[in-house]
Amino acid sequence: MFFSLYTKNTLSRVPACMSSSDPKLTALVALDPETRQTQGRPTSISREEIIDAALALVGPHRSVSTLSLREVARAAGIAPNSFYRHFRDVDELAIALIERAGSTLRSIIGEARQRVSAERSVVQTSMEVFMEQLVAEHGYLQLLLREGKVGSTAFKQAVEQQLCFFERELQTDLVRLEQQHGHQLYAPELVAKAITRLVFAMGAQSVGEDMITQQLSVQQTVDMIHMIISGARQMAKA
Amino acid sequence: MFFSLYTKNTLSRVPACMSSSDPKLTALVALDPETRQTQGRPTSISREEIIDAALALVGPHRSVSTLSLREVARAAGIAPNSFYRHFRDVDELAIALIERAGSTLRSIIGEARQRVSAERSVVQTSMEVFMEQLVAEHGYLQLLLREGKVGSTAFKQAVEQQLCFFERELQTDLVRLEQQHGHQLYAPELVAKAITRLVFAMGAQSVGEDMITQQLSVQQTVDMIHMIISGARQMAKA
DNA sequence: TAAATTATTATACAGATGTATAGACAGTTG
DNA sequence: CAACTGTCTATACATCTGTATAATAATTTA
Repeated sequence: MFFSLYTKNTLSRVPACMSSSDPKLTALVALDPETRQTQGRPTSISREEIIDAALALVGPHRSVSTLSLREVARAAGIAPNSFYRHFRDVDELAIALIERAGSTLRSIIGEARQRVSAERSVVQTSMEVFMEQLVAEHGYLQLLLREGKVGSTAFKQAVEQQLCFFERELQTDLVRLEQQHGHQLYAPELVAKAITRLVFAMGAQSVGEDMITQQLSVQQTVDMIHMIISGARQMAKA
Repeated sequence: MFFSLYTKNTLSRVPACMSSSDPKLTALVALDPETRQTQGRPTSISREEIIDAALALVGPHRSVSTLSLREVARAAGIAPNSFYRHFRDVDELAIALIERAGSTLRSIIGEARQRVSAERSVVQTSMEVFMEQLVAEHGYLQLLLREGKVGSTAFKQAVEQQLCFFERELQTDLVRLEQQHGHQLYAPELVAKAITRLVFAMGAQSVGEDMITQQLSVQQTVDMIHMIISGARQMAKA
């Protein structure tokens, strides 16, 4: 046999022969010293590339837990058994996917929150960023929304952790802004939690809907958030 | 071969030979005239029994969409092919499951809402009923919470419809109670929606947690709902 | 009783899946 | 140069999946 069955993606990857000729590339690959082994054949594909392949497979209607090992391997262009070199099983891949999605989103949202200026409410801006990510083609948000409800306890914990990160960041923003406007919130951690959960729930619902329905959902969610904040201010006074 | 491979549940069912000898039983089976055919061999198992078998298979960590036809048939004690007499495929079964869960829950919650009396807040009582159902062994609520986020568009729509039923009933209760106390709510349909989504989100999170964590979640959710209602009252005044 | 009708069954098949095994490959180290 | 070592591949196997086909069982109707 002259050609491997599993090289269909090879052309789009860096050819293995280059990793020794180009010192810069080698350095890039060996960037993380403790993960790079000192002996034996180097891995032709990285964990990240497998994650990318899996990410492309799970559409908006597909749970990570329905991925099969062979399917992911096929998409990544490796033999089924090679999968084991990178992950113990598909569940471990799923958790890696969730972590990648969470960290990526937090950095995106963190950057986007810099946009918040005087003329726009923080709520409106945050919702815009959220919906932006919801329809983004990478699908990180949809993944997070989906996998939290299904799958093993480990999945749920992974998603829960990401949600807590969101809540913490939102909370600090909220108390800062309320102080600036001379207001005070009752139980700001609860306010942040309520808003986060509500936004995620409303967002999950409007995935796949048409633009008009989505905009209606955004408006509804903004109103709901105003209710929560208004109520929290009221309860802080009493 | 003397015994069928698929009769393991037969003993717990009414033997087929009785349905002709006992007229009362026959009447019971033939209760729904348009679904009962007039000719041919009668069905040895009902749609409902298959749904029950499927319900027993999906645990808290299992999505309906991961059920295989053969697995359900095995659990129901029928041959794989017999499944087709009742459902076109597993997706149709799943939708039937969702509808059953929704209607059952609504009747349970409808009854339970009669408990609401003067000395307890309607919010507190509703949440208690909700959490009661969350840990109930039939698992209807967990099913609804799970399937809304995963699976096909048809699944999501089925769950969405059940949620809308909940919202409508909650809304009528809310406006009635607020009028009784001389208050008014801004956008009561939004209030109902926000509360429903929030309760479901918080409930989904606390599935499988220990009792103390669950009670904490209940208290948090009650506080969140108070924020929403307080905010909606405030916004109605303005 | 015999024919018609419908549900159910056993058997079979092609495809997919997870994984075990053994060997080929590509680097590092002596 | 020749070991050594870890990664990859090909092959294989038992299992499970959905479904097609044909035969059997249990009723109603004539």
